Amino acid sequence: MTDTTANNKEITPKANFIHQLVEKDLAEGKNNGRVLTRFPPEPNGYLHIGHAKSICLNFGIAQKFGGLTNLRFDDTNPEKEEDEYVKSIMEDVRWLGFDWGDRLYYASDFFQNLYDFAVQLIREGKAYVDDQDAETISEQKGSPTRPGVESPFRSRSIEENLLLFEGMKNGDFDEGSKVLRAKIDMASPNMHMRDPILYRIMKTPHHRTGDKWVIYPLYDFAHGQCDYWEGITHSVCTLEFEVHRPLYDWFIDQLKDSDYRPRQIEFARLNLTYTVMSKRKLLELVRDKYVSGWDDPRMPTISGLRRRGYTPASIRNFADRVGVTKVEGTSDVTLLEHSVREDLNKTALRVMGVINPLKVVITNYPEGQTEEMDAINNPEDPEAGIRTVPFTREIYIEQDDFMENPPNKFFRLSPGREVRLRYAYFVTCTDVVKDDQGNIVEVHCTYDPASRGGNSPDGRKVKSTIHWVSVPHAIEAEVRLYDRLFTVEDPAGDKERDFKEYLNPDSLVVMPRCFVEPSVKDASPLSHYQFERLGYFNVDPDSNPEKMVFNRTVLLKDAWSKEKSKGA
RNA sequence: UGUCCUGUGGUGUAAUUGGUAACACGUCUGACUCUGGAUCAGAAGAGUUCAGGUUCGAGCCCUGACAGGACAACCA
Repeated sequence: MTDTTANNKEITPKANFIHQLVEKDLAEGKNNGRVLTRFPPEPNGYLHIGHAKSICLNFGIAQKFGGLTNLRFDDTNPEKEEDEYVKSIMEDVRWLGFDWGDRLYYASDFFQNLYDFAVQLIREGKAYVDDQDAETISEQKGSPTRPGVESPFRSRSIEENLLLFEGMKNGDFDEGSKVLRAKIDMASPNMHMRDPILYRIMKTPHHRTGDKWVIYPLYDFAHGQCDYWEGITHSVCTLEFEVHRPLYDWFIDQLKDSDYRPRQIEFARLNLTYTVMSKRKLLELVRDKYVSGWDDPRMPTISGLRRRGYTPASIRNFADRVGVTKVEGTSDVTLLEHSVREDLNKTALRVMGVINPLKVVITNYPEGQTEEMDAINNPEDPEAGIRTVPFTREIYIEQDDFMENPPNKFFRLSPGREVRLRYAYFVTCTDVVKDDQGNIVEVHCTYDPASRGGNSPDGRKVKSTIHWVSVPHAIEAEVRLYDRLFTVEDPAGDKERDFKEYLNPDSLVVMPRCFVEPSVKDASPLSHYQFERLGYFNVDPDSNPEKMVFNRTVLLKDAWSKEKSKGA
């Protein structure tokens, strides 16, 4: 994996309420000063920016308090989980800059332990096999405001339960015909305590255990115990699991043989404007081809952001900036965008590229002559050095940088106006060439030979500097202009309408004929550039020597476009 | 008519645990500039959901409202 980001310096995460709780535990001498967190994804999809927040949080806590972090795959549902996802998740966590060392776990590593624990619960009269179907069980569960009723199978004998559960394990029963349930309290105000299902029969091969098991534990029966067996001290998860905590505590109460127990702490998941974050919706976008894949640069997935040109540091900084609380809110994408700009501004090489080419002929410049102009690679980083850019009589400039009838505050090229060609010469527009339809096809200028390098010895000023690419030296490239995937801040917020109705039709605009200066010729995939005055771009993996492809990561802040929209 | 959680500038967070609301993003000025970028300087913007109470003093504590969210998969 290639990443050219130099800015990988450690950031000290901003203290948040979880840090404070950990600090307090440490001060009280809990867990003998040990801190072990974990990142527990289900391998049923690609990781997104919300997971990045969790990853940074969990690894960040461990780093801050001298602890470690486990990577654990919660793979208790073989119908949804795939190895492809396991691979992508590991790749993404590493790319973000975190390392779980040899602490790689799977919930499926604990299938036997879980089974044994279930048998223990049966022996203690705390679990039973229920023969009812899903619908019946669901009805009997009641509702948040109505207590449930007990299953007629609730009082089976321990012996019978043991026998039946073993039968379930041995594949003697059909899928859906039996489940194992905990015997807790059908009248509990907490729905999760109403005899939750522990095991279901599923004759689906598992990505790791194959067909060894035909019964699988449910997440609720697996997660807390895995934490326990791994020795997790602080089990950080999102808010929706808050109501599950009493159940997890109940399981650990049945299991523990010391004072140790993992402490679960919940925080608010990340929401971002102009995108969706649920795996189900992201999967839908991928499956129904609204995007090119999980790593489509418009996706909020980590792989999508990577392909878009985001850097690990920018995502880590973003995660730190949004903070960690229990308040459910929505963060502004502009904060994410600010984080990449901030990082790329310091690290990306500057280069000139023209996206909407307009040909300019410098009529008093010698035909056939080429000059090599010195250009600074990164004004923010002197170490990046300089390069030369070829200059000739015919160049491309940006269509937006020329207006025949400019409004008041337009500083760029227009008839009679002089501007600077960056690192080259002052030029003055003398003529506009149009086709039969009246479209501008070419602009003629004259240059001031004394202004070589970009300054005139007489000290006269120009209002603007524009970028350019020499026609004979230009590398033709495809540039993919990405914008927000959705047109509204909260596409999933409207219950009446499908979120896909808010898809932004202009989220991808492909510019097939752009021109870039020759220095980028051998750029490797994913390397970052700033196209001066336009934005940050990176080389797409689709790029090849015959046809380079760039993705626009994010625009530069643009005072002119703001000025324009004011007038509108 | 339940249980649990949460309410601080536009957004995201902070407030040394009771001491007179801070930071970042965004917005708006201005300076500087061979990127209308970056940088620098400055400004506006909340009196902390509301109402009571305790206190010399409350965003922090208490009471009660109100608002938002989570919970009724053999999903995680």
